[in-house]
Amino acid sequence: MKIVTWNINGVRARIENLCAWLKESDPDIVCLQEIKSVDENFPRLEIEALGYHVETHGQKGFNGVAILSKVSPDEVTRGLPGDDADEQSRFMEAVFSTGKGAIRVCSIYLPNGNPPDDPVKYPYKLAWMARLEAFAKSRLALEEPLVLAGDYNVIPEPHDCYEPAAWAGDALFLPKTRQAFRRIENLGFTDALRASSDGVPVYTFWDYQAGAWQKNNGIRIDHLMLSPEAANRLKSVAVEKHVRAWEKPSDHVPVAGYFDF
DNA sequence: ATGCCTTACATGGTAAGA
Repeated sequence: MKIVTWNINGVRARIENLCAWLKESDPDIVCLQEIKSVDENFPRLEIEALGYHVETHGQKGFNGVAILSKVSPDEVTRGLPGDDADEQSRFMEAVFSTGKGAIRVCSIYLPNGNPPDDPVKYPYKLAWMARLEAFAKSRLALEEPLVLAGDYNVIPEPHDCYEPAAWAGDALFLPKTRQAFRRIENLGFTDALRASSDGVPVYTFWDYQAGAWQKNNGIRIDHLMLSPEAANRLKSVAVEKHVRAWEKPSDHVPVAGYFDF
């Protein structure tokens, strides 16, 4: 089974790109982030025509997540628990049956948090990460295969960016951000790409500005975090970076995990 | 150099991204 996370940066602006990629990549489950669309305007017909079931959790203008799948999920829930007043659409969860039991998959769009001195944005990011940690801890107790897939807006380590000094004061790389990420990891999750990349720098995002793609000035912020039961079935991970060179690309590329399910 | 692009919303410049 192939499970992918991809920040699409506007699903309506990217629908031709997305359909071409679905045909080429042939994923079983796709977690999308930044769909930037309300559910009613999500281009579901084009995707359903390619044989995918579509579940969305959108909002007007920005944010928004979705899960596409060849097989219909048994259950879907929307919103990260822990703050009923949070109206930003950044989280959804789906459970699928496979020939080898159930698998649980979450599509995560973690807050950016910049600028860090903003009275709202960085505290919201850290609070959101604390909620994600609590959720992750509760789900681990189920002892099920679980994939927390998404754009974490976290650069975990210095070698996950082209120039650590340039990111020193950024909300994606601040010590508190990395610490909050490690707290989740240390509950017992495996960072799938790190576990399979032998320490070689691998990036998943290149800014549109300043020729970042051409200069390979990238960062690794899109992650597949695996419960032990999922990590034990991981076969390989691929960053489909060629997609970044397509016409009208997203600034993120798909990150795919291949599992023995 | 809080910009350099890009999307959405709206229909002209902002907000947001990372």
